[in-house]
Amino acid sequence: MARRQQITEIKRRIPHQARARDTVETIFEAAIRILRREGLDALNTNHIAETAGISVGTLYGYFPNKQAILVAMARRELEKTEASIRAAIARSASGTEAARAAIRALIRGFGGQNSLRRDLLQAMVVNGHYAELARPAENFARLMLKAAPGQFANMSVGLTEPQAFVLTRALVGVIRAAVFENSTWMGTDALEDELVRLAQSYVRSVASGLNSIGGQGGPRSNQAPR
Amino acid sequence: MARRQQITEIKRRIPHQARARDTVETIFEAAIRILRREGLDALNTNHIAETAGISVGTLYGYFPNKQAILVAMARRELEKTEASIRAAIARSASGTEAARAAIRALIRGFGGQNSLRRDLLQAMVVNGHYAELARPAENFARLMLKAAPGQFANMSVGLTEPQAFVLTRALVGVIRAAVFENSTWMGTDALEDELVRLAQSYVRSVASGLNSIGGQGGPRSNQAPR
Amino acid sequence: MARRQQITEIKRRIPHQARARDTVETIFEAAIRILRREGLDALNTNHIAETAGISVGTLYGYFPNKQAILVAMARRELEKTEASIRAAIARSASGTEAARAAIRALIRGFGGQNSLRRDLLQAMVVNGHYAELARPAENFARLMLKAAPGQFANMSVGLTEPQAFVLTRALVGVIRAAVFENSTWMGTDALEDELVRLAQSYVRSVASGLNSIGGQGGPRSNQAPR
Amino acid sequence: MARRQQITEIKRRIPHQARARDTVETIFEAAIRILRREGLDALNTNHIAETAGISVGTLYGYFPNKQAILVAMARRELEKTEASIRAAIARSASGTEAARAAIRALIRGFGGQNSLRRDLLQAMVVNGHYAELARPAENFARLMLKAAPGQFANMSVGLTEPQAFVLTRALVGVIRAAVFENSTWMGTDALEDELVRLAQSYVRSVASGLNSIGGQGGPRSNQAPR
DNA sequence: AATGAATGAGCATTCATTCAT
DNA sequence: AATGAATGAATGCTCATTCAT
Repeated sequence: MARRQQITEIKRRIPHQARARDTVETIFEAAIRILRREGLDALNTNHIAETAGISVGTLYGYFPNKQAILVAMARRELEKTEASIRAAIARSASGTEAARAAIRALIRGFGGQNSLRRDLLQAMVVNGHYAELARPAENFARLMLKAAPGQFANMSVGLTEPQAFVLTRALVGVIRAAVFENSTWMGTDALEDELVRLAQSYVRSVASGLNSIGGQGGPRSNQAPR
Repeated sequence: MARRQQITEIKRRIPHQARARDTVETIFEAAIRILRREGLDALNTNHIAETAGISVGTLYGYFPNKQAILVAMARRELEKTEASIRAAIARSASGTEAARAAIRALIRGFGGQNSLRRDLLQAMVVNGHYAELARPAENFARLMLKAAPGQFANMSVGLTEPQAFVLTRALVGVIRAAVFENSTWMGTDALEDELVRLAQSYVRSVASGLNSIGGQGGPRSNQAPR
Repeated sequence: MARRQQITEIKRRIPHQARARDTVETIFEAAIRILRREGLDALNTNHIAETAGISVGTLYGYFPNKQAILVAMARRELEKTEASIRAAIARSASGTEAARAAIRALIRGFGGQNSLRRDLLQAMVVNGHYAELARPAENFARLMLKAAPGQFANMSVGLTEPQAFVLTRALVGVIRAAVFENSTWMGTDALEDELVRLAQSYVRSVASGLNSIGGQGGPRSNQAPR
Repeated sequence: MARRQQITEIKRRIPHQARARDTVETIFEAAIRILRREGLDALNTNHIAETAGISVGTLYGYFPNKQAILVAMARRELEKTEASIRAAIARSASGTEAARAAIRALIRGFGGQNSLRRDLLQAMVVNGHYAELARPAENFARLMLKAAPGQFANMSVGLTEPQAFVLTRALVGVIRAAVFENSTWMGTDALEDELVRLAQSYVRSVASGLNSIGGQGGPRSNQAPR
């Protein structure tokens, strides 16, 4: 029975050898195939093993439990997205161009439209790895601000922690929503444009020091960070 | 694993309203109690019925299946949030004040810190009702822009559809992230400030017609909305 | 829960009045409709009541339990079959003609091809009323032999008990098989012909007193009737 | 009520034959024991597994569902009956002797008196395998006519298809009736005699070409075989 | 490393029946 | 006579995981 919040970290049989990597790859492919053809409900370890042409026992030699497979797959996708963002930024001449390129990579990484990406994201959430989902965007923020100071929005300073949090989660949140809602805007220029606007206007606002906008607007709540 | 995408809509037994509301309420209370004390994994229909002091059969008289209970609860929370946003805005003198108040209500509505809110949100997502999660924020956007033109960011025009999508999902996305990541910033002034900044800077950007910021920055992709 | 071999006999609320007969009829119609449109698995008391436009409570005013409904329906069909056999025989001039007419009525009564008849027969069997299924055929045998002595196969004597048993069950057995196996021969002249042959050759054999055919053929078993 | 028409065919786990046959046998024995001691209503998969000393999971490794167990058991019985008929015929000197021997085997195969046989037969019917019930009798007919031409009723030709259908279903029908009605005649010489008579008189009638008996008897219906 | 048979706790859901109104 | 909300026992089946081979 699926106990939530499983330990999905313990790697068994570290895949040093070529053979082992093959096996892991085979498992991933089997899982993807099932996910695509039959959906998340049909995904069970016996089915994966069978489809992969190995035995369940072998499967458990590489992953401690079912969730770990999903999480590993999701992470692999996330890494790919990160890499493509890094590449996109490196390829860009100006900061603005980089921002657009990175956002495009982010969108593409989060899944076009297929339900596979959604299932993988879901797996991360269900297993308590929500925070990792923002990592590609964090990378983006870091790169934008540190690797290219002065270029992007003429900033010489970085964002504070909560600001980085807000910016990255906003971007990822919009894209996630587009994926999960199967939004019409997914993959359009308009979405891309608006995400660039969101990022740039926010960063500009931070840079211009307008943090007192809402100053007199109303009483602020008083809770301190826990 | 929860059977995905169940029909969670069909209400059974729509009896003499008074008694029915009581029973539904009792069921909700029982579910909340279990969720809080024992967690999502302990939530099964028999347990709910037992805790509620009714029989499973009765429970199934009011809900077609287990998921429907969670979805109904989530929706109730969402409605509460919407109402409190509406109230907050109505109570505010200036547009800026209203923005801050609404965002605060949004944050509070999405759950402070307890895992109950997370489970409820999760239920919506798992059951394919992701889009509804943005409804409170949409309400917020609509109210901000239509009910108070000229006040908020000196705007006299509304947002385009994709702009509204981006703004609302950005706000909800950040808050969701804070909830799911159990973020330190959840409930702080800083988060509130930055969300206000995010909303205002974005709206200002739209209002000032700077939609060509990234225009020459890089080649735009060419997909049209599906 | 369906306890097998239920008491399907206790009639509640004896339908004296026109109103009551209407209600029973409505119940039957509802059950038939469900059986035809949705199959045996969809047939439950709540569904019947709903379809009939009455409440379950009312339904239980007329039948002691679910099975009783099916049994009552089956019996009604059986009675119809008996009546049509009686009519067919009465209508016939010669014994041979009567035999054929009766067999045809028997076939028609047992259900052409539709699954409704099968479900009804099944209900009788499951509820332990198997013996009643032969009643129309018994009637046929009785009528053939007693009402028309000398005519049918020139017989002046009747069949012994076991002979009647064999003849009637043979006829019903063949027809039942044709219904349940969804046989191609169901409803054909060929089947009719062969059933007539079966009945007549058997009766002739009895009449000619050839009961020692297999006499020396092999050792007979020695069990006495229990 | 048993889910009708389940897929009772898919065999799971087809393991090293030796062990598997043991397990299957154990399951059968457990089921038989329950059927005998507690009746059909007490027969549930958990109970079978428990009685068999295995886990439910194991049971489901060998059978796709509950019904499949009953069906498999019924088939085994049917096969036994077929075999014993074949043996009985082979053992016989004359055709007449063979007929009697085969009929006796048929009777014995269909169950003497115990309710176990009835439950098994019932399972076949409920699961839509009614046609198989006639197989032993078909075998009988085939053997009688082909293996011993000239001997049995001096026939050199076989029966037509509908004739074989009628003969076999008549025999099985009578026996089935005796079983289900718990008839006094079950297992008696009288029943045996009459069944032999039924078979022989029918075959003789066919052989003598009297297919026009009912010719002028009445109008024949006109439906062609579907 | 691999196998795969065995495990068994766990749970959603149904539906015949009752009985207070 | 009719209602219909409430009951709750009962059960088939899944599937992650183990471990002897």
